[in-house]
Amino acid sequence: MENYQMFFPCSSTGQFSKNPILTEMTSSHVFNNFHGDTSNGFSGLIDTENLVSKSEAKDPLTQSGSVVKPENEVKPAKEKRDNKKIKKPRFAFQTRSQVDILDDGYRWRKYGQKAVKNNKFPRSYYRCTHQGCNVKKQVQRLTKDEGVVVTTYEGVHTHPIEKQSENFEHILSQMRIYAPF
DNA sequence: CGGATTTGACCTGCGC
DNA sequence: GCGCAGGTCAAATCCG
Repeated sequence: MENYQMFFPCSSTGQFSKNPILTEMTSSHVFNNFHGDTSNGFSGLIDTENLVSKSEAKDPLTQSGSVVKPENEVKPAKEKRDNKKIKKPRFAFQTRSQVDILDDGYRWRKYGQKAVKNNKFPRSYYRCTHQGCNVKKQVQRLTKDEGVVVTTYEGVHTHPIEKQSENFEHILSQMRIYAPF
């Protein structure tokens, strides 16, 4: 539980408190609009640990509403190569977007793409290019709704945001967060 | 020419 | 133990 935080994991380290965008996110756009409203762009925030525990209960594709489908987060057991079994903060959210790549102000390098079962769209894997920053993210479009992009972040940025993005601010303005607990 | 992307191979965990 | 699916690597390729 301690490894999973709401949205950007800024609370545990305080590293992002100096970041205007993230500060705004946590103080206004995000947590004051704590609903699962899918009507306006941002569709949901998912604690992926809860998501895993729920995923065994029902077929992912039968779910409706703003809850992210569990195929987005199948098993939390892939952090082997760098660190044994230390779970990193990980969270996912949905956005309604025509583009897969949400410009969140960080620089990402794509390192993989995989076809995912039960989904006609591939999942893309990105790593933060900042030296020493090991944050990863996955981006996937839903088969059920092509307009919905699911982004899963993993890890905590060890550096300030590199550039502020109008696009990202626009995304933030449309955010709605879904709490699964 | 250097950095980013693509893409097939490889590795690992899990369910049967 | 085997097969499948997800995740990562790394060589080739692309692009500014």
